[in-house]
Amino acid sequence: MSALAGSIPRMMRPTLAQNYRGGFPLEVSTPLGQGRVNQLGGVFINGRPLPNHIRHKIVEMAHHGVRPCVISRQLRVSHGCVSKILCRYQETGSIRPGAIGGSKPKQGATPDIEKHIEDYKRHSPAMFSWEIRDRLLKEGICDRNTVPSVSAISRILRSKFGGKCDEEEDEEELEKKELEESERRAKHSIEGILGDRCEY
DNA sequence: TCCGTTACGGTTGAA
DNA sequence: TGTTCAACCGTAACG
Repeated sequence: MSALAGSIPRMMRPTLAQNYRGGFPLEVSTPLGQGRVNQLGGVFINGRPLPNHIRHKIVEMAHHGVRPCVISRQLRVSHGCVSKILCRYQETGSIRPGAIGGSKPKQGATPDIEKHIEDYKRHSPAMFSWEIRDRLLKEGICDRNTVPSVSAISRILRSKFGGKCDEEEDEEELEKKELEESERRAKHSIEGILGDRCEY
């Protein structure tokens, strides 16, 4: 296998899934059914960040002068990952993973356009998003490429005019919800799975 | 043996 | 409501 890997360009190599001995690493039964075991015997969820306590441990050990290869072996995290986390920590001073998901804010709703949308809505509160969009085009404020989508316009309107009052929730309430959600997720996440495994 | 880098499959969430 | 797509994840392997 290693001979194969060494003899062909990386791009020509079999996919990772095929590359792993016997397919993807051992699967571990978890509430989500997503846990996998890496070559070091560590459990991870493909595509998801390592739990915070592991990340913290990595940084802490590095602080104490422990070498990355030792950290990797002790925590059963690939050395590439250890290296990545330490690099990020050096650059940003944070052990937290980056924001996963989402897409780039679409170009178009510049502050100027937003101001026009606001104006239209203020003058004609009954105006629909698609009407606003039409008007932006008609008045030459935007062209076909730069005009915001109908949903973008309604989002802008929601943020500017607050939408329905009964839908408004105060921040405390939102925070509480967020906390509950994260707790709920933690129970089903790798963190929960590893919680008692990683006594290190 | 160590470690930086990279291709890869996977997850996530805003648009 | 469902789909798309870009950003991120950790892994294994290369050099």
